[in-house]
Amino acid sequence: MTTSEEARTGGPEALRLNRQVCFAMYSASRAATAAYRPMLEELGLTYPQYLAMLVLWEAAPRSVRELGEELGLDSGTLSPLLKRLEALGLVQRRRSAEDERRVEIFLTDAGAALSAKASGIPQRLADAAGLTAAELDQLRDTLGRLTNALHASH
Amino acid sequence: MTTSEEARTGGPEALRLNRQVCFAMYSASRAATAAYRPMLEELGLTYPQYLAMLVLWEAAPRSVRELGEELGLDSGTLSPLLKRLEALGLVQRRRSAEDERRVEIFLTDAGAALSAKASGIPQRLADAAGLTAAELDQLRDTLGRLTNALHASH
DNA sequence: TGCAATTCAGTTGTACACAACTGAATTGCA
DNA sequence: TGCAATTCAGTTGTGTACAACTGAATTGCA
Repeated sequence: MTTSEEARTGGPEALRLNRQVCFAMYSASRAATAAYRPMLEELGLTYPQYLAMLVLWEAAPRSVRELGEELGLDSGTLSPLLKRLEALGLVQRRRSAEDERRVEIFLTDAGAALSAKASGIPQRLADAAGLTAAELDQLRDTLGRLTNALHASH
Repeated sequence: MTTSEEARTGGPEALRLNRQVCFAMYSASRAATAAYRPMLEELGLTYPQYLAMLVLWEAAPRSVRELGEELGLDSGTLSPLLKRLEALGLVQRRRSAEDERRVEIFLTDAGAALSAKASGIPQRLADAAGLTAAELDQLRDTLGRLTNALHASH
């Protein structure tokens, strides 16, 4: 998207790549994933796998559905991702006894222990970001409101 | 990442998903792509294909390398994407005569004409974003500085 | 000038994303 | 209570991303 101001002009200006906020988000998101990559390589994780582990470090076990709600990902993405985390020995997948539709994701000892190795990563990313704490707080807030509005829009 | 402030605490707080600015970017970027999807479906394009067309609408022909520099994508992503745009009849790929390593991407008449159908999309997205023009401008600026800093960090 | 280094587009392999679908389990209502 | 609707995880197919690599073309320097 462009800003309201610029899009309102209606002309070809609105289609200029460098005016598009969405492209800025798309680029920033990929740049962040790239910045994480060498750090996460030390843990043997990809960025989406790291996000799933973050959720499990907060509380485990969690069902695939709960994980999907936290991350905004569906089973088409999570099922193979969790299978890879299981192959790495970080989680265990187990059918729920009370509701056999559900699959609970448990942390293994190795999975739980990995959080210690991950604890320094947020600070290293914040350092690499080159923004003040206030700017990062505001950015997170603005992005959160934007995400909510975009989800509500369709 | 979390904000510098929060990461500095060092404790498990730093690993909380809802504190992570990078997760907010990752979510917002996917939400934006999802909001574009129904609009781009009318054009028969995916979001990355739309980005490539935006660049070509600004100036064509462009080499694969130039496109890659504008979009921050490598040939591994662009080669198949451009082949699909060619299959849709929107672009033509042609070996450069002066430098046979280069492949120039030309707009076809249909590709050039498509920009008219795309002209309303930025405004529709801006409306869906629910942010003021000033907030969108600031967001774009902050994301741009963040992207530059992250690229410089490794 | 010759040839090693570089540039360029493409291919291969892995891992997301996500729409559309499947089949099993559970719910909830007539 | 029975059964249609829903929930849930998984699979399939398409399209990115990106690392690592290939081979052809071009550059630049000894």
